[in-house]
Amino acid sequence: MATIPRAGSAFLLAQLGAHAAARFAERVAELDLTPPQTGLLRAVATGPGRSQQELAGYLGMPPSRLVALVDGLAARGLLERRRNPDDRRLHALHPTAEGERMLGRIGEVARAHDDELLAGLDATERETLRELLARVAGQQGLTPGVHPGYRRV
Amino acid sequence: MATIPRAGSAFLLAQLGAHAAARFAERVAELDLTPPQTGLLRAVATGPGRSQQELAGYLGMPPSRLVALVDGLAARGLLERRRNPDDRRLHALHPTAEGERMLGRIGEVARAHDDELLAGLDATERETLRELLARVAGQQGLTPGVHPGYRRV
DNA sequence: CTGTAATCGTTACAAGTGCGAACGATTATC
DNA sequence: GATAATCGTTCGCACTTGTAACGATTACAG
Repeated sequence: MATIPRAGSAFLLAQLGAHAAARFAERVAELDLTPPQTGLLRAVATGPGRSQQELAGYLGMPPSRLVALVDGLAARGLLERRRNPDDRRLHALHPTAEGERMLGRIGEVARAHDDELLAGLDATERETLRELLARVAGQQGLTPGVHPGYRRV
Repeated sequence: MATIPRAGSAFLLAQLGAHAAARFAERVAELDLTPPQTGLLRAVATGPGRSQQELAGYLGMPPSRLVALVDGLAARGLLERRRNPDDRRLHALHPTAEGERMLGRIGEVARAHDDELLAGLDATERETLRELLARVAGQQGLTPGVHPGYRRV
């Protein structure tokens, strides 16, 4: 029988990442949101006024996909399309007051999610893990706050 | 403007996990394999002789999905269905010699993948990260070697 | 022993989803 | 002032996946 190598750190990362994403999806589902929606809302609040194409490129998804996301959030009054008077082709996206309140609740959910996920580590270990992960993410060229999986729900 | 909280460790994990999974998928694509196929091949080699239903439950996917995976690997001679003489309903799955050679190459790919992903850390830091990740995975009840995302390609 | 219920693997079907290409509206270019 | 380019949107297509039925085989009940 061939040797079965023990799982490497990359596999552990992929495994834990999928687990964390699934649990987070469950949590935000109670706010009637999907993870891509939370990512978009957050991106809009981080840099208000950007056009949909800018955001699509930033989030790494096709513009046609973004339309449906914006439709859903706009219909719920969490963000709004403002027609740019200088260039009336563009729709500048802005969060509403309701959207910012929702973002606050998302933040609470994210904190609770973090706590649950890292329940097995003490404060020092959590900080160590966080610092190592941030270093790896930076070295791999990942954009902070942008989840590659936003391309697929 | 509302406060935009910095991304927590859970988000970093999800982000890095998706990145690692995507890069791994690219790498094994050069062996004409998908990640679920490598997971199945590995599971078969780890515990040969198991039935398809056992494996489906173990990997967390519906049996109908496993059929297509087994078909693909069996057609390429990487594993084989052996009819159990005691219970001829069951198909015991076994890796072929070719399958075990392939598993060796997958191991090499996985090692290279690990090295690339952790290029920003030295040996000590890698070991620390690995130990922390393993602790979290264990505490979260994840089955070693089983990727939750196997359910979706 | 016999007929019924349960199990295994497989297949067929249906639903959902995301991407790429065309489209109308608007603007830049020459 | 005419043409090309850009933005947001929509449409159609292809793909994938889970549920439910199906045949084959086995366990069980009477």
